[in-house]
Amino acid sequence: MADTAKRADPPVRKRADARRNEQALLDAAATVFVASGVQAPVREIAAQAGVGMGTIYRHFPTRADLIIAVYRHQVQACVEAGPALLAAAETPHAALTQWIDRFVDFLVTKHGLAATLRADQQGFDTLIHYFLDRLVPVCAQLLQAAVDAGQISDDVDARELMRAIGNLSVGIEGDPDYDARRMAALLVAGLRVST
Amino acid sequence: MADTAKRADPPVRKRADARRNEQALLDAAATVFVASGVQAPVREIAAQAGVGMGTIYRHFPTRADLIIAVYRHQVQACVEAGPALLAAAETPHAALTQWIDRFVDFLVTKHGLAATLRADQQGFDTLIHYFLDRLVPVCAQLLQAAVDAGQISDDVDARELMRAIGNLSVGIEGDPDYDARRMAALLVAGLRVST
Amino acid sequence: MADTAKRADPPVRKRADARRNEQALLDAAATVFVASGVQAPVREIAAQAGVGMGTIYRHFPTRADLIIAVYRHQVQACVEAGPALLAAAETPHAALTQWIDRFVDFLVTKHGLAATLRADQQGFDTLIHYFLDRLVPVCAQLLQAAVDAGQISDDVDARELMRAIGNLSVGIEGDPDYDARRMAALLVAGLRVST
Amino acid sequence: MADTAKRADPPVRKRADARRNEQALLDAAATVFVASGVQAPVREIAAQAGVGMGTIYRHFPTRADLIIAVYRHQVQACVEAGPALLAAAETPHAALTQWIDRFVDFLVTKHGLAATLRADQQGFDTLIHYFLDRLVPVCAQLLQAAVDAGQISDDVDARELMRAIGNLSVGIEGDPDYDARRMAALLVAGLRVST
DNA sequence: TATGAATGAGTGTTCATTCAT
DNA sequence: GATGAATGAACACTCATTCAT
Repeated sequence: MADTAKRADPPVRKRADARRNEQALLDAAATVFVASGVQAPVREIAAQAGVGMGTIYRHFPTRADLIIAVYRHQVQACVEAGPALLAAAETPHAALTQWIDRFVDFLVTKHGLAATLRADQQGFDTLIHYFLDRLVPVCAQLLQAAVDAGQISDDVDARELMRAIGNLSVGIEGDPDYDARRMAALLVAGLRVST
Repeated sequence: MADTAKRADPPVRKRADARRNEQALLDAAATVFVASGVQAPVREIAAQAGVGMGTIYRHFPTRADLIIAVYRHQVQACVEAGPALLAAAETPHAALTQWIDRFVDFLVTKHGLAATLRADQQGFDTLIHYFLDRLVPVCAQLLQAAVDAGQISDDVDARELMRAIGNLSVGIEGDPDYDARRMAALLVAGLRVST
Repeated sequence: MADTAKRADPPVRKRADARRNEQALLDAAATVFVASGVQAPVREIAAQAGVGMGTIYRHFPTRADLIIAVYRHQVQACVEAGPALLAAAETPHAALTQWIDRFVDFLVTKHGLAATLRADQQGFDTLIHYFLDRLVPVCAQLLQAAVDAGQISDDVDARELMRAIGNLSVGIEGDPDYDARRMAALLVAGLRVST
Repeated sequence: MADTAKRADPPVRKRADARRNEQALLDAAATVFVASGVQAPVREIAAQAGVGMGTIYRHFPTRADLIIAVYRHQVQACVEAGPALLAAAETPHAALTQWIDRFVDFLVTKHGLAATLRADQQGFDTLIHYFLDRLVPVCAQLLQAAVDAGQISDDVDARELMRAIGNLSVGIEGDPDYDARRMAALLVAGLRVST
């Protein structure tokens, strides 16, 4: 048994450490992203986490990997909210509106994250695709439902809409008079077919 | 008149090369901004213009000065288009739509410029204000006309709208399926009061 | 005791190379200071030490930090020599003379260091204060002893004297016929009350 | 006559302009040297004089040439004061003291000039030699008179003394508690043979 | 001859990334 | 594995000096 323990424990122990580090990094990154944006220096994140910089590179080889990991849960929640809202809301368009609202909420509370949905940053393609790959299908489902209900025209692409919403949610902190949620709502309202 | 021209020219003459350089810089900057964004290294712009770096600093002490100079004419044209469209269009809302369309056109053809309308860049306040100070009043005039015509509700701030449009026009190049003009049109459509 | 040593060493071990680098930097800086003055380019010092520039900034964030580190030991030795000389010399004035001599010795062998005691360089206040804060009290003690012994008048300020000696020790290399020690001795001689 | 005028006048006219410029430059340099030291940017001096930078280079190819020209008159006055003081003062040593006092006065009122008497600045050899070549003989004369009068020992070199005084006069502005005149007087006092 | 625009080497400083310990 | 020291490319900015006008 001692033998078994010896063989089994160390890897587990290591993994325990590693996991602790990974979690520390995620927490630290979340904090730093809020304070300094997702482009914050690697050092800053490492320092906040209390680990070496090498540890970041081990767990998250690219910055995109780290950002994805930081927001994975919230993205997932957003994904899951789609069908739920569709089931609960009075109309598909109302569900869409609420879901977009939720998405904007998510973006604006994560300083700088929305900026990563922009395409002109080199190296962020991975990141953009990760988010869009997960959220676009949900959005598409909501859109389709609204189309089927005759509430909106069928000529809007889910991906394009997500990009637009992402853009609208950019750079909030500097301007307290800019309400991304409101702007997004206007855009969604613009989707309606005149009846 | 020829005489007058002759007398007026000399003071300007001295800068024949200087003006050539200034224009070369503006052209170079416009090109580089498209290729690498408005944050492109000073050296790159200087190289593209075929001048030394010091020359940039002489003509445009800060980056904002250069960006403003690059887009000054186009901004002015945009400003002047407002009243013209208002006079020509069938309804105020149509004028607004067309003007926004023109604004987006301007932004999306100038890679990276739209990004400067974001607030989270330090040191770009001057720039943002320059653009907004000129365009917001025009937008406000168009909005008010539409409000007066009962076409849209009166609860939209011109500055907020400009910011939204600016955001929608960000990061186009990476995604050929994203049509900023369309998205902007949707947002403007969303302004309409249901009749 | 071997055990204690073993336990004490490890925390220091990790920095085996760092310490080597730090020492290399101190040596290199001392050399370069002699050749090019304390204002020598950071790159030159890094090259002389065979390290990257970042390494200098890691170890010595400001230039003053580096200069202080380079001369710390010698300043300390000078500080400690004061009381020793006072105890050993025949008279307080003799002790003062010898101590000043030692100080000049220190300064003239460190090219450019004396120049840092000048006040007209911006950003060197820290440095000047570091040196003066340590040496002025010693000088004051020696002065007071001489005053008490009736050898010199009591109207000389230690800080002022240090500044004067520092100035006298400046810019030696260019003129082999200039003997700072001699000049300093004359000044100290001038302190004597005529008897 | 018209011919003569044509040939003779233009060069004279030109010289009048050139002289005006030269004087303007000297005035400007004197002003700027006080404000920013003798190492002030060429541009600053040109701007103060209201001329182009090329004009400075035409009149004063090197910085040393400009500095020399700026202080030529005062140096000359200092030179002439030597014999005068020797004739007027009670003793040669008193004359020496007064002359040194005058020299220090000259230096400390010219910000940064004293620093140029230091040898560790590259390219200032010309400057140093210009000043010393003129002042050392005067100092030597005063020293010799004092030696002849038995007031001071004969082992002090005039050039060395001038260098020492120059050094003592360096970097005054930053320290209101440093009195260069006093320090110089102490040094001169130290020259006296004990009687 | 005067001007001042242009040049570009020089310098400080930051920070992503690697790798010896 | 984890650490964080080291690297060095990248960049902004200054200013002495040259030279076209």
